[in-house]
Amino acid sequence: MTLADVARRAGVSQTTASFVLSGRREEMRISSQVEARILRAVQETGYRPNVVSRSLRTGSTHTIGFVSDTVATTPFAGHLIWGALDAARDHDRLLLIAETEGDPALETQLIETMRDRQVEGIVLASMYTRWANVPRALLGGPSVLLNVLPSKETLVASVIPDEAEAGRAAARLLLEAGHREGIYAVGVGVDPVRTPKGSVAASERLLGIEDVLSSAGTGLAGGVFLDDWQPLGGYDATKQILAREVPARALICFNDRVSFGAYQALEDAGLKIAHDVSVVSFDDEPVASWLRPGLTSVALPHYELGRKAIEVLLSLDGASRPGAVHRVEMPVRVRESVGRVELLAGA
Amino acid sequence: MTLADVARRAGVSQTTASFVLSGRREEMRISSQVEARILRAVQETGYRPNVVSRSLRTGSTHTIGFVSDTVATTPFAGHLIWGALDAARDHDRLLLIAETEGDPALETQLIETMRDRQVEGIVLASMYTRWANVPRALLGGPSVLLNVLPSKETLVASVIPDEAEAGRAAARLLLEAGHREGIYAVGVGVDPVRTPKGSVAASERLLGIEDVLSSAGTGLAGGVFLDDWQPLGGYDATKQILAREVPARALICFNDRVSFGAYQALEDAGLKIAHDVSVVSFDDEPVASWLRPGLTSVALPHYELGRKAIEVLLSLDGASRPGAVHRVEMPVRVRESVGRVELLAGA
DNA sequence: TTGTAGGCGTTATCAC
DNA sequence: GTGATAACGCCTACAA
Repeated sequence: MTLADVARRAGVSQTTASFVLSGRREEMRISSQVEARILRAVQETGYRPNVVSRSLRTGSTHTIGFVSDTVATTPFAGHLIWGALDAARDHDRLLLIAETEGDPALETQLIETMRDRQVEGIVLASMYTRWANVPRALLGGPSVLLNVLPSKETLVASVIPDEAEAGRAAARLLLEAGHREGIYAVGVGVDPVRTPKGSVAASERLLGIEDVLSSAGTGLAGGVFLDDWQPLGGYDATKQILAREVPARALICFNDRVSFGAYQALEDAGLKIAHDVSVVSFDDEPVASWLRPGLTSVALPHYELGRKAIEVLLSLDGASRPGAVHRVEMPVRVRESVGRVELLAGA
Repeated sequence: MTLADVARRAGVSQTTASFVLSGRREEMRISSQVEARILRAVQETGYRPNVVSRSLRTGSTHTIGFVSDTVATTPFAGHLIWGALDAARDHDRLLLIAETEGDPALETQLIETMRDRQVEGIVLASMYTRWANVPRALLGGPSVLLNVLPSKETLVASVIPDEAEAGRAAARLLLEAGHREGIYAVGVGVDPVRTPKGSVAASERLLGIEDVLSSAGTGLAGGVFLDDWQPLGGYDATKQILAREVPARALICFNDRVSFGAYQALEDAGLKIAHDVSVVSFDDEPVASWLRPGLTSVALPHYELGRKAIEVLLSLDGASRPGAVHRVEMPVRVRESVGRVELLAGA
């Protein structure tokens, strides 16, 4: 069933049918009788336009490529896709998705495959915020980095969470509750600083934290480096911190999984969270709300990041500066894991 | 940069260039000198084929549509996409993805949009296994239901987890540990049976459980219906169960979040998991391994489900019966939450 | 062994 | 107001 069939059935030329179907009847001054005939033919035949053909002709596929390292491995990273999908739909686009599984050769190949399919642009996404070189293949057309910070100067725009500000927010939360002493970092080392390799979150969060604490005339009492931010590591690290000289009064856990382990260690030690020790965290995975007391966490705005990436991509011709880094705010989710110091046991 | 440009540059006809680039040189007996000239022209110009045009000509887009209700809301449902993506790549296909957000009108519209784009087939996915009517729009071409069980007889194939067998596996786990009495269901009501609306998991798991238990001459001591399988509900339900006449010796929690709440309630009651009360669960989300003791859970094989859907779709012309329901095994992940009865306190 | 030409289904220019 | 006709870039039957 093609447009030609419809035109024939309506007894008009293909051109006329095309104009009517693209809503340019008035403009082309086509009679409403003719329009009606055409619309009826469409109804009767169930005609649907062939978008491939249209794309060939118009040169626009209304499709955006979304290439990520691993969509699924990180649980809520799927929200990145969600946001991108929603924003794409708002602009009447569909997303072509592929995964590189961290393989640079595959990455290049997929980017090229997508360009071959004439996508309007490509979002190259990482599931956790990291530094990376911009693959050459990406330069072949419009593109945006999502959750990736270019290691070198580049013309490609990027969208990342504002990790430094998140660190500041976390530190402020503690200061406002009266914390000054015994604040420990769980996940990154302090003095000397040691962070998981390539992790923007680790270093920028730490920067933000130290910024605020030092402005307030205090600082971290210490920190434990963890290669991998999982519950077991958080558990061990917390145990270790509890054995330090300066008693722990507050823990800044670098993600919610680490916090999960920290909760276990604190409970094992007979310490009451928010009462004996405050905990603030990052990411705001669902588990943060499952814990008791509820874990106060600075959220990764996955959905918003995904949206933003599409929006930046689609307005690349317009306002936004070429190599701009767009930082998306990380909202604080206050729950019950931070206690006021004057109420804390032993204050 | 088109094939015509390449041919011109190599001093051959477009046909010759086309044959060489599609690897049919031998077949067409084209001289290697000519081949070399063409390949060099490709190199020099950086020519890449326009896949839109190729698709128009060949009628095949090598693209599969993946339409889901909500990709991202459920955390590990992203693995569905992952599996689908991998299987698609194995067959040299790309996925065009969209979300309906549960809106039937949008669903129809998206399915049609995908067909307009000449996708080879459509996977209609739900993020949790449920019954649903097959939308009419889906019948317009090849399609597979993923995590959706058609309410009525249909020609559309479906891929779902084998929930009944999972229920049997969970019950067997308890029987093998010597459990007979005080086995409670957390998440569904028993006598009268009451399950969350539309949830295949709830009813089929329960069926499997009761099948195995009754074959062993025993049965569930009771169950608490929960509308929504979240930790808080699991907590309350477990509290309630602990107050029942028949003492709880084993809990079958209908997902890991419910188990999470159950753990909290058991701990509150001073009961030791695996020692005083066994717990088995379903889904195997990451939290199952974070809990202490580790939670034994029957896993939802998201990745495999996604793969299977694509495989069924791509071989739809071949073996598989039209309306077939493909059930994917749910593997048991044994951890430490089930204790042997002879070792249980008070046995 | 290589080249010519037609067509996939649209859109869009230009006559009538 | 409407209708031929030519592209878009590629594939392929057929001719040479």
